[in-house]
Amino acid sequence: MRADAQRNRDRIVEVARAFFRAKGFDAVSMDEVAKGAEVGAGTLYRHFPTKESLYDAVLEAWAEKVNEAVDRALSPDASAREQLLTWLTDYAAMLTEHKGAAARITAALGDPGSPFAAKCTTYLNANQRVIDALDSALRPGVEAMQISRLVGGMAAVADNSELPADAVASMLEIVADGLLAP
Amino acid sequence: MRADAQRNRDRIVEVARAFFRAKGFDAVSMDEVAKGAEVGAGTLYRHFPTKESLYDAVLEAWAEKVNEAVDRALSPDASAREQLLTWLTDYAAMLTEHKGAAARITAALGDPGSPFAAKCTTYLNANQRVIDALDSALRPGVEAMQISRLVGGMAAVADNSELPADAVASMLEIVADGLLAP
DNA sequence: AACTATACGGAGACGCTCTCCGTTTGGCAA
DNA sequence: TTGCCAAACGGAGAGCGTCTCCGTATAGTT
Repeated sequence: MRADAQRNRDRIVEVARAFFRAKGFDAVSMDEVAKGAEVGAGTLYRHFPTKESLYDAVLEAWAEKVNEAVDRALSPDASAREQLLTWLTDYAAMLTEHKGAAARITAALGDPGSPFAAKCTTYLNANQRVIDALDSALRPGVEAMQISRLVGGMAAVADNSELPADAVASMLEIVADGLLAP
Repeated sequence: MRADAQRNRDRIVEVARAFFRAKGFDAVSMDEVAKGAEVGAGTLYRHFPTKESLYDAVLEAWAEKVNEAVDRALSPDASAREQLLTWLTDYAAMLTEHKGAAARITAALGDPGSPFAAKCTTYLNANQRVIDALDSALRPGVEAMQISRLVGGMAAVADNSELPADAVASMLEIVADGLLAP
């Protein structure tokens, strides 16, 4: 890639990240990202053929944080319930970090053709690690996809309604208790 | 209201209901509703100043079915778990009846200014009735708003990803067990 | 039959995503 | 250094969406 192209690409992602974080996916227009990054619309669209592909690039960095969060949650000192709840809380918090991300990623969970497919795999694997670690403490037959959808759904609701952390926490407790063995 | 206006209004709602049910909120344009109802765009927008207000009118009829569903679920012959699960399943099914409705109604739950505010009240009251009836069987401190958000979130996920009924059922079981007293 | 409040239709304003194509430029080879 | 051209650029505008404005038509009353 030519040096000027690389510079423009980096600036676009940087500007877009700030806008998306502040206003959410829908409220940011591609024009304003182009203006903010001081490039033409054509340049923006050559780097990112759709708005969703730009969003995907913006989310790239923090998708890597998922596995760290799993490591942190799975501390053997805590009870299974505490470990699960820590993970669900962190997971939901990460999904709501960017407005609109939770709903989009959760909707893409079953669709390999989505621009977010790589992110979905990361999330599913993380939930599978949690299931493997807590195993016998969980209700039989729980799947990574179920946890991803349950928490993704909660995160989407929290995001849409701008719920305070304690409202989210109380719903995640209900989900966690449902996930634990009877 | 003048007779011709009433006729047009009725025809608009009827046409819009068919379109929304078939294609979902986003995929239906106001222009095609106007064409379908054989009125001009101006007429459509005088009756329904925004697309959301039209959707609200379309949902009017089946919002009334909620209370019937509560009556049906609260049969004293069944266990608390069965009653709760029946209600959650019916509730989720009603929310997914129109594509896009679950996410919209759930997002409006805390917002009195939303065009869907009346529907939200109906839903919250229904969940309150269930809480009152099952009371001691439920985990202490459960609120109607929490159930509405939990099930609304699940219904939105199911709607977005077009999940089969059994995938929804298994998630609702997890939620139901979390809602029951430990 | 005449009158007027009410309702109608559709052109078009405005904003959005995305495309097309003439112009410019970075990086390399002579 | 100079010349070349593939690569990258910019921005006008196509196409589609919601919603508005205003001149025209008509229902219902007198």
